[in-house]
Amino acid sequence: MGGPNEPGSEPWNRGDRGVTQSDTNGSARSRASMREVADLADVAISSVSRVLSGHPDVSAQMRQRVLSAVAELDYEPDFLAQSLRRGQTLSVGFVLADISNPLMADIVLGAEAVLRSAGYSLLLMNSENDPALDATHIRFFQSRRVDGMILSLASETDVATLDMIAQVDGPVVVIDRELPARLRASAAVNDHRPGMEAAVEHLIDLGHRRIALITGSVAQLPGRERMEAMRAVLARRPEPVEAIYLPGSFSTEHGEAATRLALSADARPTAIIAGGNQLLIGCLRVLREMGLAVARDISLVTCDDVPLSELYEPPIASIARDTVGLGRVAAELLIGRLVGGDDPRTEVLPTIFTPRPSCVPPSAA
Amino acid sequence: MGGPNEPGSEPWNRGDRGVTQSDTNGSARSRASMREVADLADVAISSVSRVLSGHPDVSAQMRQRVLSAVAELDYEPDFLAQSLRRGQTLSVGFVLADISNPLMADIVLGAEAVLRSAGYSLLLMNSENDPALDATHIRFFQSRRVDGMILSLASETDVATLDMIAQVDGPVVVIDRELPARLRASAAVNDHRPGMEAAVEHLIDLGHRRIALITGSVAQLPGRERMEAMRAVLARRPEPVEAIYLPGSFSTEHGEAATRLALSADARPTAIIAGGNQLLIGCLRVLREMGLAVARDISLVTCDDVPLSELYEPPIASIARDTVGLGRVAAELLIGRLVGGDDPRTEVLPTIFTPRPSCVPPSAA
DNA sequence: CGGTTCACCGGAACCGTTACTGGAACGCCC
DNA sequence: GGGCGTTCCAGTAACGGTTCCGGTGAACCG
Repeated sequence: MGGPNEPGSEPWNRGDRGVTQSDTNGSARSRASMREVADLADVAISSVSRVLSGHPDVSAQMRQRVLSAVAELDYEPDFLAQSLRRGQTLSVGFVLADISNPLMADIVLGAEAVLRSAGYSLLLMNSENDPALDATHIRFFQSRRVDGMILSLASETDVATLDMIAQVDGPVVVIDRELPARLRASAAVNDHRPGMEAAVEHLIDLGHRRIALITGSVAQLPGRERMEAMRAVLARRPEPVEAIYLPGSFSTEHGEAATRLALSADARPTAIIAGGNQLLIGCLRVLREMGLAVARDISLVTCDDVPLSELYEPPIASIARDTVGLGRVAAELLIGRLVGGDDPRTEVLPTIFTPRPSCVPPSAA
Repeated sequence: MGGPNEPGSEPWNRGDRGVTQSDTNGSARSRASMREVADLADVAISSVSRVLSGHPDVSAQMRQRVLSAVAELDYEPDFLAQSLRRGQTLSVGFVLADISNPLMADIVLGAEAVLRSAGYSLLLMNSENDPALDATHIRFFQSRRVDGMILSLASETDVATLDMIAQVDGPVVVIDRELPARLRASAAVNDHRPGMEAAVEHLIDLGHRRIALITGSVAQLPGRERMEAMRAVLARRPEPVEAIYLPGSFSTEHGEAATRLALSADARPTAIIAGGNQLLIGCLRVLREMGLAVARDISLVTCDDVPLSELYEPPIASIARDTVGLGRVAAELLIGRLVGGDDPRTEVLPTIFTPRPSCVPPSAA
């Protein structure tokens, strides 16, 4: 798997020189190199380089000649050659589980903007929630010589992945994950506790005494912290509240399965907290299928605001965070280490609970 | 803008040797090159290359020695140097308007999977719906020597962008856009007409006689085709149907503004077709704000299925398409030209209309 | 007028690979 | 034993840049 393997493509049995680009294109004098610029301007190649990189040792006349040759040939430097020579690629690798998750997409959005304005570009790779792919991608980025990496790992505990990270020689930033300090990774994380605590308090205040928490993997920070936060609230509240913890994966399937499970119990929960937008989707599907209406029949809280939670009828209370900001902060942490020489650091962003009409007092006790 | 410009970073006034990577890391013998492998195995550097690239001119003994040296040094080839030498980077540039749009995200998802399994990786750049940025990014990818590009352009008519595309020397694939044939670009497009026609027919059949179409820019294929499709239906149907065309941009803001405009008219439309998920969001916001309920007060159709359209109460009829498939097809077109030497080609994918309870006969005539 | 400084420029050594060229060693055949 | 064909390997020139080093000419100074 992987690798373009059309037979007969090996250079040693392909005849001679591999055709660079079939001359379908009329103009096609492919591209000018520094050599040609130097020839045209009748100066040394090193002088061209100096002019273009803003080195002080150039006379006004020289600059003039070179620049006009550059303009005439429409020359632009080869990033590859520069990277090879300078030892930096001005690119960062981003490993994420699933770009089609709006959460991730927003993070990428924020990160890309920051990186771009700092002159870096983004190399993207999906790991489909598979820790093995995480490791593969990290290794791949490594051989691509990216200057740094941003990781949204499928698992915080996968040994192969951690080993791989340890071997990375550029700075690494993880998003919403917690890694052993020896790996010297920076982290942009959310503190999921305040939001979750507020949500649980709110539900208890409304009178709920049996609450289900559907969440993702406990091998990831958000899942763990959310469960901890709920436990913490239950521990300090005097009311006898029963909690139903339903960890699993961060997918619509788990959302459906967990909701079904929770609602099939003898004693149904009167409120559900869905720990993510994918889980929410699964949950809503099952509720509809069972003919249950949000608010009227069951209270609902979701994590990570999406259009659906705002526009649903009734609007769904949410524990939100600034996802674009999260990506931005991750990129800034990386840039800081890349150009500023910063040390690894963890930046914590808040989560806030927004009550909405999806949460009401339980109907029948 | 652009370019890491921290003062004092220029090598000619930075003292002497630029520190490659501060030796914070204990093991840090940075990385082995082919040279070192050759030395360790006591063979010529060219032999190492031959072994690693599977060239036939190697004895079993030689292969053995090289491979064990490779293993011992944990060597892996430098992609950069390979790219420079071979003249291909095994990477493709992807320019898109906005990754946070689930539509785009799905397209990227599909494309990335195909590219990855063909050995290519994805370079991503947001253009924020700005044609000027499109051109900039294309130029940038060009200097990065990507092997090909996939473009989801902000405008099909922007001159600078088109000029830039003409200069690209690798294959180009556009997504859901139409370009002049001289540019020799492949295209993965949807035929938006059947879906839109079915939707309009459905609304007319239900009795609607005043229908608003909120859509994106007419400088993009989808917007144009959708309007044309609606016109075509109105032309061939005997019923006197009034159409309100509201083209603009593909944003929540335009969704809001257009909806407000449509509903403030003396003669309100009895049905709205929102041409995209962002437009739908804006539309729903205004409807809620004005106290109008979907179906009961106004019928609604949206383009591009998202969780919101499925799970909204009532579920919203949609003109859908396989977005992941669209990305996949685009990537396949590119790969075909990259390794198969295919000619530019346009691949057309369908759109289908799914009626849902958001469409009902108009209440008051 | 000789020596020193300075601004500026050309030459060349890389960065890490690949692929071509040439040649050594060996076997085979007449 | 000489000619010839194989097999396998070393050497080397690229690829397109960057940067160090040294040198040239002019200006400056005593």
